[in-house]
Amino acid sequence: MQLDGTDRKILRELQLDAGRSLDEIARAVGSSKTPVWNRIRKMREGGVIGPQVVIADADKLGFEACFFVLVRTSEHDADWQGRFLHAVRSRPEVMEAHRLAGDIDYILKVRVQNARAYDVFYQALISEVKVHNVTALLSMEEIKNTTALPV
Amino acid sequence: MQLDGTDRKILRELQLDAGRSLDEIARAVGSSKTPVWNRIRKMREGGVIGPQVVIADADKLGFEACFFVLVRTSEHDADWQGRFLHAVRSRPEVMEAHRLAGDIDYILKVRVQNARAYDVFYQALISEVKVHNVTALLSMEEIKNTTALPV
DNA sequence: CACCCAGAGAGAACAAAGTTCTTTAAAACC
DNA sequence: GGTTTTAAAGAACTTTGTTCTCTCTGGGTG
Repeated sequence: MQLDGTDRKILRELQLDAGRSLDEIARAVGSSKTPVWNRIRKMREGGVIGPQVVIADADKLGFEACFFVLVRTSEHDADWQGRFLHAVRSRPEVMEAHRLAGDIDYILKVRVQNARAYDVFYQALISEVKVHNVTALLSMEEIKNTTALPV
Repeated sequence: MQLDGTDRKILRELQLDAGRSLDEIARAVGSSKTPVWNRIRKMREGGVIGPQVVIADADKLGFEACFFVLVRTSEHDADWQGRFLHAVRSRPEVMEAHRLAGDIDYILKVRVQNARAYDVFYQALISEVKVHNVTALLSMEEIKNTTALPV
């Protein structure tokens, strides 16, 4: 699906704050309700616009520790990979997981209450799937965190 | 601010899909409009609930490359740090940035159209701030990516 | 032990959205 | 140059968000 300048403007607004009324967004992009609504509907149907969510405050909820976990494995068969995927997807403290190119096989972003909670997660993970080498990078400060793509 | 079980249920629902009506959410958590609305308002005021946004589809928008960038620096003075922060915050392709404990100083998550666009970003970054060592981890597959905290 | 008061939930009433429809204008294509 | 298609604007309609009032429950007090 092809987007024009107005679509991009709308998308930018919705990525920043989707809580406003159609009228406000229409004014922000220099249009009126109906065309904006139709464009949003089309972007929804086209899958360009995904879910609409609220962002909760991690600190206020007591998730004060954030780790980036670099995982190396010696086993690259489909069975192992399947079990690793399942483990990662079923654990709610794993916010993000990527399979990588290069000597590090996976990176995880894990949000937990504290270092102890990370260790509980780590022990559970390595007992569920065998990994060759794990390095945890502890975040001291979240400098930036956005869900908005630069459209 | 203290949350009870109902607050957590509401928060879970809103983290999954904030696009539904109050009636639907009230039904999902086993309550009615008014109390749900009051609880949401309180969580907003308390900062537990942050912005409400739409999640755009990176692939559909042509952001097909995702890098995790590990940065080491030899300069740790306030001036350098300030310039690095500014560089990172002002670049829209940087989705996430953390200051780390340990021998790696920073990790960035960068979303770009392709490898060439990453190189443009990389060149611009190292010309703006001096860094000692940079390692880029290329994501082959996004296994998981959620904004929902396990409340 | 009865009474009163504070807090929270349910449902009705009201205001403000979202959604659809119709008309109009503009642009693209014969 | 006329015709068809596309999109925008504004009005009409429907759904939802927001407020209000009433009721119930639980806790403290005379």
